[in-house]
Amino acid sequence: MGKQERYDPSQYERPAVTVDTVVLVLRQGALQVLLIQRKNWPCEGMWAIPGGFIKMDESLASAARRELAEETGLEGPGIYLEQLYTFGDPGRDPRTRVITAAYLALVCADRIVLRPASDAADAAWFPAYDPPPLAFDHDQILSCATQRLRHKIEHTPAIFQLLPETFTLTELQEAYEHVLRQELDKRNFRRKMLSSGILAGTPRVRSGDHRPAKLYRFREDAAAESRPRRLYP
Amino acid sequence: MGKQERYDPSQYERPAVTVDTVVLVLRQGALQVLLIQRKNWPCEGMWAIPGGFIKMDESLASAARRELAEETGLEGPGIYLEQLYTFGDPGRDPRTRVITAAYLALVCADRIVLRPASDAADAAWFPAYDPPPLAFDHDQILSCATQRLRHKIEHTPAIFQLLPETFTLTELQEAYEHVLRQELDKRNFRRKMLSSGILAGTPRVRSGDHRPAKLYRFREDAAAESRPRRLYP
DNA sequence: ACAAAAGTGTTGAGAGTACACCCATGC
DNA sequence: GCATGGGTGTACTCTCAACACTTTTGT
Repeated sequence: MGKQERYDPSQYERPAVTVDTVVLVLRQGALQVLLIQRKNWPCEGMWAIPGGFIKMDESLASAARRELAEETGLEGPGIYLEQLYTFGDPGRDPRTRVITAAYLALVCADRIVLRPASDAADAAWFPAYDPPPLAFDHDQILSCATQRLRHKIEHTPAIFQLLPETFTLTELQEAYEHVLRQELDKRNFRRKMLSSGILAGTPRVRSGDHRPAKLYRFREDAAAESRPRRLYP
Repeated sequence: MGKQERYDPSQYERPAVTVDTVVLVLRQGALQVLLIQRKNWPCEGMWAIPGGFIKMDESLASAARRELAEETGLEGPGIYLEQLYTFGDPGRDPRTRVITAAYLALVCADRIVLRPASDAADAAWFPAYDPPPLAFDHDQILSCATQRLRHKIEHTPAIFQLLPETFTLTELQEAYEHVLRQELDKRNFRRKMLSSGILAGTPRVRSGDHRPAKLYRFREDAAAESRPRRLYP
């Protein structure tokens, strides 16, 4: 803020500021998004991204966590959160000028218990790549979130935010495939992942219906080793 | 915005919203940033990123362009602008709660005429990687901008926003070197750039003190050819 | 025994990196 | 003719992409 005139709060009409959080998880073999059903005008009955008005003494990220806890029961420091984009076109909300800072949250589906009917609002999961019609400009916000996630997992170890503590290589590969919507070669995938050094083996195996699979953990300490492969120059 | 309660505007105290724009150019063999000197409390006399309060009927990007024109004389559709990040910690401005949407502008130095003493504010260029002490949290905003620019030029043809219509390969290489703060190999650089297909030769040459250099243009149509080289998976 | 998922290697092509000299012009 | 920046090619290494069969378990 570098404006030079004397500051007079009454001189400016202030827009409302909200924080909306796109929560993405892997569930039922798909990337899914958490939505809540609106109970009031406008967009009554439509599904919307959870969020709400910011308070004067909290940061944007705190507001995102508070609203998430209030509206969906999701809470705790284990929830990965990052700022996504700020949407502020006049007219995006018919009630008043609303500027919303959108956040992206990545969670492992295993850790989630949706508080039933919290806030008297229904919260439910939907396919992130095939959502129902959304309120306001929330379809734009969701697209922005899935696009960010795709870019992120290609350049950072963000995929592990969507997985449990331990996982098999097949689960890891399927996680990438569901987010990228693209099949990957099993042998190339395993070789690249194992040689990258970001995985640590565990003594445990997952016994299922068939041959048991070795379990791996994400090595947080090895994440910094990532040397970028750039397109230019 | 998905809050479920009835909306009552008076129920919420609203923060002030500003838009600040980090303008970066290549000048004098360095990446430079446009700053204005504050004339009022707080941070009187310090240098700051240009910006100001948003109006109720303009989009965030429009506000960025308007403030830039008002404060520095920079205007026109030729100015590349993108949203950077939104800073909203309580206390970042001692006067009141201010949430600022920061934008990044990339301009070619050749096209710039700073309106002298516009708005009674001094505007001047400073090295982006060695700025003077900045007002508020503007050092954070500037770091965010230079970091975004570095990432951007490695994965997109953003560098051309900082260059004139035509340029020599040496000028292009120096542009990369000044932003990345890293020397590049001349032969490898030229081979990669020419084989990427994003450059078109022109019949013109730049005659200087010595052997004339061939001039190139950026092929906007070829920008989409970029296939990403990803780190994962 | 069979069904189902886990696990495993090689080869060819393309891209990245390192590196040193001749060329065209202005003075 | 010399100083200055413009322009050029090769060899090695590494990573990527394509591709099919054997192994281990549960039933």
